[in-house]
Amino acid sequence: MDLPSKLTESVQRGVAKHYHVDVPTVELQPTRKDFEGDITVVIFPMLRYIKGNPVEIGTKIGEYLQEHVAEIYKYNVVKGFLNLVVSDAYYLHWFDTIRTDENYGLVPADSKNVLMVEYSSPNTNKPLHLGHIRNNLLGYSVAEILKASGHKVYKSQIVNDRGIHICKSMLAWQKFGNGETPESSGIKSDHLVGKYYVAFDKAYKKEITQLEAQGKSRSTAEKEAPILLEAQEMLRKWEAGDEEVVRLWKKMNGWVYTGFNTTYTNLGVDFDKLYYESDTYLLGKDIVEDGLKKGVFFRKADGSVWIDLSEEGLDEKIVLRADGTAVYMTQDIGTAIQRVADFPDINGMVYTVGNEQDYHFKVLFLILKKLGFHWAGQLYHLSYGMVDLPSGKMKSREGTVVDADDLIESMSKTAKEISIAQGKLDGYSEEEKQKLYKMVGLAALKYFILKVDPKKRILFDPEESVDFQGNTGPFIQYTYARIQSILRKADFNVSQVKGKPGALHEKEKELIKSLQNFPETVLLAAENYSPALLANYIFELVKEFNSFYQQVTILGEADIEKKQLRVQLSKKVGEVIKSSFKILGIEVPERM
RNA sequence: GGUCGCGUAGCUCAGCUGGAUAGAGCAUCUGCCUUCUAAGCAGACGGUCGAAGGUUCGAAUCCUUCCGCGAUCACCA
Repeated sequence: MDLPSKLTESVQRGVAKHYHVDVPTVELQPTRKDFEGDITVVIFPMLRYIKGNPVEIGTKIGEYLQEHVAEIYKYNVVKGFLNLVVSDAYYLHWFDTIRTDENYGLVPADSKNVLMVEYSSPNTNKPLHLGHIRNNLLGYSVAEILKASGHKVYKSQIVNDRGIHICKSMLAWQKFGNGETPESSGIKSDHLVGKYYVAFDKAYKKEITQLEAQGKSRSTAEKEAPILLEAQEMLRKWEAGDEEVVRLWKKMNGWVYTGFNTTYTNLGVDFDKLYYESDTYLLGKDIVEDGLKKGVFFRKADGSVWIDLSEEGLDEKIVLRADGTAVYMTQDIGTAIQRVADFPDINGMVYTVGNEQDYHFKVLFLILKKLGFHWAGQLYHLSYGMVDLPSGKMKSREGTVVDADDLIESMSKTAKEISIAQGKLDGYSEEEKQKLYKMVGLAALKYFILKVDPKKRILFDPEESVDFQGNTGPFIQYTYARIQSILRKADFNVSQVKGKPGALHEKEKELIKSLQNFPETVLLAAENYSPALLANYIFELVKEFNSFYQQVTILGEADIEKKQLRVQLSKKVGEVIKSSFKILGIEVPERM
């Protein structure tokens, strides 16, 4: 039995003995740093069952625990708080049990617990920007967190490869491109397509201005601009399967995919299954028919099909147009079903999509539930806040974006500058150095984004570079590298020994306590779909380690048992850093 | 206007199912490299937890109202 359960039982027994009443629950919490003790029993809630002075009650229980629980050898009572000092032997024993467990804190995958995590899902008319980076990092790490907490996970994305937006880039390329290709221009292929998306917008705006000068109203001008009409015509041709349009579409999408793949590789994200909207945009219509029969949907006089969600406090929502064509919702219903058809073992899905679609997913999940799918109970919209710039929202078509590739590049550059100034890489080849700069730069970027609660929006100021000190990715990597340095120098086989010194150093005890929190943090992060919880945990652990490192000699310790324990503690901290960072999608270096 | 989210130190953020004097990092200022990597450590400075009520022995945390910011309320995706 673990110590908290044991304490709970013992407290209940102690109370029963002294006061002849049963307390249903016992509140335990870690003792605050400014008080002596490791675990605290909060007495206040017991006052409902026991009449009396909390200090007296605490003292009675404290005495009882000291006498009956071997692990407790001291206590003190402050107001209604009973602080218990736990013996070193307990902590040492506990550490010994997890010491060689390479999968400490990670739950083995359960084949009955299968989720699909969708993330990324970009449009194919422009390169990825900082907002996409947040989506990718969140989706990837939540998928990894779910794996670490015992789920089997499929990562997927649905590529938005059709629609008016891609036609805009295509049309502009056709009109203004003069046959420009990634090869001829030397521009990264997805950026080239993005260039024409911007070009379209520019031409469109110009036409609007001209029409307005001719006396048309703004909204009319926006609807009647010739270039927009042309783009709409192109979309119609695409849907009709026009050969020339389809060929152009394939060519330009191909460019985008090539570019995206480079960015994905740089970011270190991957997918098990890709869906393309050009394949899925007609899905879902048959389900609507089905839903009509079941009475989930109803048909209006004009023939369009709706669902009434007013009982749920929402509006009526259209699921099929009067002309029988699909809307976004139809498609999402169909795609969800398609996924389960493709992967029959999944029993839930996570959608990583920005919070501007909160309403859409609320409705989608309700519909799927009403349609009665068994997997509809485990649907989660991993909603996250936008990444804004000091100047406001990022807009690709206006060119006011922080480009993903540029940002990754500039992070590596900063890492390089700092690393050269530090000058600790003697003996590293140029290739190893480049790899390290990228690793550190990416860590700074990824941690910067992941440490923030997904719900909150992020304000990113390109002028103020991302930090490399303090609560940052590089700081944690640095600690890892330090630990590896110690392990390289340890002149004995760490995995073979176990330390049993008489008294634990305060810092050693604190480290062990921090290590104990790892498994529950992984589970908590999974429950909350929040990489931020894990990021903040690892920061706490690393701070604790650095304090230990600075105050306690490790390799210089004369007492061999103490030295061995300290090396092992360091090793375990290193392993937990590595596991956590792997889950967050961040690599760790041997040196830096 | 309805709905949802957010509001904690100058800045960026933690604070789990209510618990002790609200915590970190950055910035500013002090110390610490002849000893395991100073991208570090130790310390100082900095707060009416948006406001007001309420519930409670106890509220940053729960409830209500209000204020501010954002999103959404498309036969766009």
